[in-house]
Amino acid sequence: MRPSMYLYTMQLSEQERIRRDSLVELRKLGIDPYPAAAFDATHRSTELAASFKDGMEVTLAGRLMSRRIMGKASFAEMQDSEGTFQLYLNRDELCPGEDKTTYNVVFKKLLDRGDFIGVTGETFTTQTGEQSLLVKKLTVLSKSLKPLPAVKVDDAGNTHDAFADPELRYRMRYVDLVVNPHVRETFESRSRIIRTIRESFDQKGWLEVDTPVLQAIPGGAAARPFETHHNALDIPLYLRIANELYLKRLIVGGFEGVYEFSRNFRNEGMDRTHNPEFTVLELYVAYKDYHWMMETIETLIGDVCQSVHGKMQANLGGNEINFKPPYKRVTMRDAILEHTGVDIDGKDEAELRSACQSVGVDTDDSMGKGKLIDELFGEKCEHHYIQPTFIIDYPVEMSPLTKVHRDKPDYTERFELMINGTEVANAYSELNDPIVQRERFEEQLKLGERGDDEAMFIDQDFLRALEYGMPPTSGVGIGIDRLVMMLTNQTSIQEVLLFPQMRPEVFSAGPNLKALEEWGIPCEWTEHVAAAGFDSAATLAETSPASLREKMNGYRKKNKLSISALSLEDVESWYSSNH
RNA sequence: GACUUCUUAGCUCAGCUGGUUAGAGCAUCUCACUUUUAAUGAGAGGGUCCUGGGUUCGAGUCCCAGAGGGGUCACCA
Repeated sequence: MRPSMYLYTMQLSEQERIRRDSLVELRKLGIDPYPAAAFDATHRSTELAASFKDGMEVTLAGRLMSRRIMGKASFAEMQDSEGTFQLYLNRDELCPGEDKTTYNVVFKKLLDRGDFIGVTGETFTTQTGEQSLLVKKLTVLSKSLKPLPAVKVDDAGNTHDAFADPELRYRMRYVDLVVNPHVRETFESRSRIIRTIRESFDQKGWLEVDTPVLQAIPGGAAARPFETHHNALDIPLYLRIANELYLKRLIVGGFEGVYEFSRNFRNEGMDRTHNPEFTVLELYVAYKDYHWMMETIETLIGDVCQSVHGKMQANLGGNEINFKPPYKRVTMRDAILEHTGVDIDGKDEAELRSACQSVGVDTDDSMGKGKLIDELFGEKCEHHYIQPTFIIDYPVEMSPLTKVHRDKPDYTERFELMINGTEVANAYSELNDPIVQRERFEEQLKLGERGDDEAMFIDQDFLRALEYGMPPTSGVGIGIDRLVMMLTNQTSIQEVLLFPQMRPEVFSAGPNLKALEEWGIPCEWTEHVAAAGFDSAATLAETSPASLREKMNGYRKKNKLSISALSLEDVESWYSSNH
C-alpha cells in the first residue's frame, strides 16, 4: 500500500495543512464552512447552457474545479451533476461596498479546487463567446480538505495528468467520478440500460420480484458459493449463486411473468470479466418456449442499444457490432463442426474425450460428456461469434434444468447469446417434468462424486414445487455487467461496477500518543516523536537514546518547531524512567 | 492459484553501467494582473524514492523476502 494513503492525521501534506488553516480562517470570518441549510439552485449547468440567454438571474451549486485569477477579476469553473459552467467574479460586482473581503480573502485565498459553493448572479457572454455567470453572491457550501488530482484538458481535447491509476480510481471511485467525466457517463449508461429493460418488462405486465439472497441450498447454477452462518438457526447459509429456482417456484404459484435483477455471488477467480458479486437479469414467462425467448431477447437488446447509442450499432474495441434483430441461430453441433471438424452427434464420452485431445483441448477424468462438449465450444468456437448470435440446442448433459429438444432427444432447448466472443444471455425452455428433473439432479450428484466441485445440489423443495405442476415456461438470464461493458465499450468489468471488489486497504491504526506519554515522552514531544515514525513503545525500545535524540533534533529543525532542542540527558531520562 | 510487470512530490511522470544536496510539468504558497479558458509573468516551499533485510566505501538504482496494483493464463458468467 502506498504510504500516502494511510498518513496519520498529523502527517498532512502541505496542501492539506493549508486547507485546514483556511477552514479556521473562514470560521474566524463568521463563515460556516459546512452550513446546514438547504441551498436551492435554479438551474443545473447543462440545462442552463441549453436555455442560455444573456441577462438571466441564476443560482447554481456545485464544486469549484478551477480558478483563473487576474487581479480584480477572475474566471472559475464550477462542476455540478451535469457538467461544468464558467463563473466570472469581479471584485466590485461581488463586493459593491467598501468591504472587499468576500473577493480578496474568501474567494482568492480561502477557497480551493474541490470546494462546494453556491453562486447567484447574472448570465452574460464573454468577449471570447463563452457562456458565463457574473457572480454577485457567493456561498460556501462545503470545504474540501484534500486536493483533487489536477486533471487538465486542453483545447484539442487532450487530457493532461490524467487520474488513471486503476487502483486509486477503483478504491476512491468518488474521486474518479469527480475528475473523469467519462466514468460518470458509463454509469449513467448502466442506469439507462437497466431502466430500459425494466420499462419494457413492466409494459408487458411481468412482475418484478425479490427472492432470497441467503439460501440454505445454493441452487440454479453450477458454481462455488460463499458460505455464511445463521446464528439463531445455527445453520450454514449461502449467498445465492443464482435465483432461477425461486423464480420458477413463482411460475408454479401462478404468475405469468416474473423477473429480478439479481445480485449473485460466486466464490471464484477475479479478472477483467469476473467479479465475486455480479448482476444477472432473470426472466421467466409461462406458456412460452425458447424460440419465443430468442425473439424477445433480440428485440430487447436492440432496444437497449438504441437507448444508449441512439442507433442499433455500437463500436466495441474496433469491431462494429450490429444489434439490429434478427440474430443468427447456430446449433451447438454445427458450431463445433464448423470450427473443429468434430461432429458431437451420437458420440459417447470416450469418443468425445479423444476428439478433444485430437484438436488440442485439455481434458481430465472428472469431465463428463457435457463438460467435454462445453470445453470444445469454449476453447474453439466461442471467440468466433462477434456479431450477436444465438448458439442453440445444447447437449442434455450440460443443461440439467432444461427441457429435452422436441425433435432431438440428445439435445435440449437451450440457447446462449454470444456477442463479441462472450456469452451475454443463457435461456431455456424450462424443464417442468418433475420426474426427469429429479433424474437430472441425481446425475449431477454423481458428477459431484467424481470430483466436479461445481455440480449442482439437489433442492427437494424445488422438486416438490414442480410436482404441483409448472406450466411450460421459458426463462432467460442476462449478464447485466457484461451487457453494460459491451454497450459502453469497456473491456473490464471493474469499469462498469461502481465499487469493484478489491483487496481491503490497510489503514494504520495511527500512533498511540497516550502510550508514548506513558512511556515517558513529555507531552509536547509525543506528537512529533510519533510523526517521525516512532509511533509505539516497541519501536522506541529498539532505538538508542543517542539515535532518537539525533533524529528528533533533525525533525525539530526541519519542521521549525518552537520547542527547545533535546539534550542527550533529556532523552536518556525518558528511557531510564522505563527501567 | 501460476507467470510477468509496476510502485519516486497532492497528480502525471523523468532519473543511464550504483557516485555531490533525487528532478520536470501541473497543483500549492507569495507578488503582479478587470473578459480568461491547459490564463500569463516573477519567485518560493513541498519527498519514509511501497515496506523490511542484504551486498557495497556508497543503493531510488543491484540481490532476497513481503505488501499492493496492472497484464496474461487457469477456474468461471
